[in-house]
Amino acid sequence: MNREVRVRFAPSPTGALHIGGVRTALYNYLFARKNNGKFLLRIEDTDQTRFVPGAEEYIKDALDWLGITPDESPWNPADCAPYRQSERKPMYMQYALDLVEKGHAYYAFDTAEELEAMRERLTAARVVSPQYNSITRTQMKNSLTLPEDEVKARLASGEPYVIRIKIPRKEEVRLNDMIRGWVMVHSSTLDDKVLMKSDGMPTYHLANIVDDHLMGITHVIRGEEWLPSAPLHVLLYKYFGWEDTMPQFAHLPLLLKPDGNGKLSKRDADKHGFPVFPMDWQDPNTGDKAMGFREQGYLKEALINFLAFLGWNPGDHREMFTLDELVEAFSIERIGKSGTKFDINKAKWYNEQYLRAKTDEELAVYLQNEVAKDGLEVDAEKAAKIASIMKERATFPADLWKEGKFMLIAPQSFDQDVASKKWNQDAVTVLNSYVQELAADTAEFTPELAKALLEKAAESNGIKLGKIMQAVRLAVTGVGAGPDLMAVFVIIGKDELIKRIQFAVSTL
RNA sequence: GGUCCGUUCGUCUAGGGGUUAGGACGUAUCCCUUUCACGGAUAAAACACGGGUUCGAUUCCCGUACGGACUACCA
Repeated sequence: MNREVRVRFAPSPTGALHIGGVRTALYNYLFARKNNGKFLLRIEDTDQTRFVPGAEEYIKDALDWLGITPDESPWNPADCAPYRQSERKPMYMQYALDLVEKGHAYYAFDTAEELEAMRERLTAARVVSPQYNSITRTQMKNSLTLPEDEVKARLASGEPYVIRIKIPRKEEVRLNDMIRGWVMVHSSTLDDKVLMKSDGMPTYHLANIVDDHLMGITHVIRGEEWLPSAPLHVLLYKYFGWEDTMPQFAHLPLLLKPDGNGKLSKRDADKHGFPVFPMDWQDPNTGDKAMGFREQGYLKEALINFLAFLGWNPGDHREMFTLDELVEAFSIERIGKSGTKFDINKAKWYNEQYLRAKTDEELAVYLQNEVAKDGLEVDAEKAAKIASIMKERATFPADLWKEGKFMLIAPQSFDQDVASKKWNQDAVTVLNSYVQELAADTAEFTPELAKALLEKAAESNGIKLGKIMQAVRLAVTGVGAGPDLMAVFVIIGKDELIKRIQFAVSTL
C-alpha cells in the first residue's frame, strides 16, 4: 500500500526543548521532505501536573528559528486538528473502552498505597521485577478479580479507576525497526501499563497510538529511550485492529555526555559551559536559566549541519550540508545504531565554516549590533571592512567585535610581554619617521601606500622592517596579534593612526 | 536485578571475509607570512576480549566484558 509519508515530532511541553529532541525533529523533517511527505508537530501534554508555561512557544520558536517548521501543528492546523493532546482528551476514552470490551484491557481500582504494598511484597519475596502483570493482577482490585456487580457499583459511585492493558501471558512480540532490525520481546516481561489515568487523561502509550493512527502517521522516528515500550505499542495496534496501517518504527541512537557516560543532560551544559538547548530558556517555576545555542552565537546553518551528523552520515566524505542538501542526501538506512557523544568542538568548527561563508555585509549587521551594545557606532561600510579582516579568526559573530575592539577604540595600555620583547629604540625611531611621512603625504590612504611609507621610514633609518613590525603593531593595536596591519591602518584612518603612534611613543 | 539496545583512532564516522582499515574534528610538526589566524602539507592515533565458521576474520555466529536505555496513573 502506498500512503503519503506522514511523520510527527511529539514533544512534551515540560521545559526547554532538549537538543536531542531538536535532532529528532530534524530527522523527521528531513525524512518527510525527502519523501515528499508531511511533517507534523503534536504536543503531548497529557500530564497536567508537568505543565510549564511557555514551553510550547519555546518549541515552536526553536523549530522556526532552525527552519524546520512543521506542515501541521497547533499553530497551522490541518485535517487532523487539534494537535494538542489535552484538546483531544474527549476522544481517547472510547478507544480504551473498545479495548475493555474486546477483553484486551480492564478497570483497576488499586490505590497508590496498594500498588506500593504489592511491589514491596514482591520485592520481599525476591521477585526479580515487581510489576502489575498477568500473575500479580489476579491479586489486585480490578475488573478481572472483582465481581461484575461490584465493578459496576464502583464505577457508578464515581470511584477513581484506571484502565490497564491486559498483556497476554505468553506471546512473542516482534517489531522490525528500520535502524535495528528485528527486535523480539516476550510478553511475560511486559507489564499491564495504564492506558487511561484516573484523571481521565490517557497515558502516552494510549494517546500516542490513537493519535498516530488518526493522523495517518506512516513512520515513527523517535529516540531510543522508546524502544523498550515499542512492543507494547505494537500490541496496541494489534488489539485495535490497525495492524495494516501500523507505522514503521525507527529508534534513533541517543546523544551522550562528552565525557564519561550517560545521556546528555543540562548538567553537562553547566559543567562544560556549552549549551544543550537551542535557545535561552528560563524556567518560570524554578527560575533556572539555561543557555541556548542561538544566544551563544551558533548559526542555525551550523547547528543543523552539526546535529544532522550526530548519528547520520551521507556515506561519502562531504561534511558541509545546507538544509536542502541534507534533505536530498538523507536516508534512514544511513543512521547509525550506537550512541553518540556530544563534541562541542565539532559544532564550533561548523560555526566557523558558516561564519566565513557569510558576506561582509551580512556580518557587518552582527558587528554593528555588538558595537552598539558598547554604546558606540560604526557605519555599515566600515563595519563590513572590519568584518572582512576579522572573520577568518572568529568562531562566533560576537568575536568580530570582541577580538577587534582596537579597530574603533585606541589602546589605553599595551601588552607587557610583547612590549618587553619587541619595543626598542629602533622602533621608536622608525615610528617617529613614519608619523612625519604620513603627515607629509596627501595621496589617498591605501594599504599599499601605508606599507610604502612605512618601508620608507624604516629604510631611511637603515632599519629592517621585519625587526620592528611587532612593535608597530603593538603601538597601534596594543596587542601582539591580529589581522593584516596595513588593512587595520586604513580602517582606523591616517589621523587616528598618527595619534595612536604618538601616544604609544610617549607612553611606552 | 530483569528486559532490550549497542561496541572501528580521544570524538563523529566510512568500510566490510583477503584493504597500506579511509575521511572529518581535535592534537603535533612544517610551509605560507609583518604577528595571530586562515589556507596547504605531514604525523601520531582505532577494529573491546575469547571461542567458533572459514584457506583467511575487523567484517559472519556464539559467549564474555564494558557501556547505555527502560523498568511510574512521566513522556
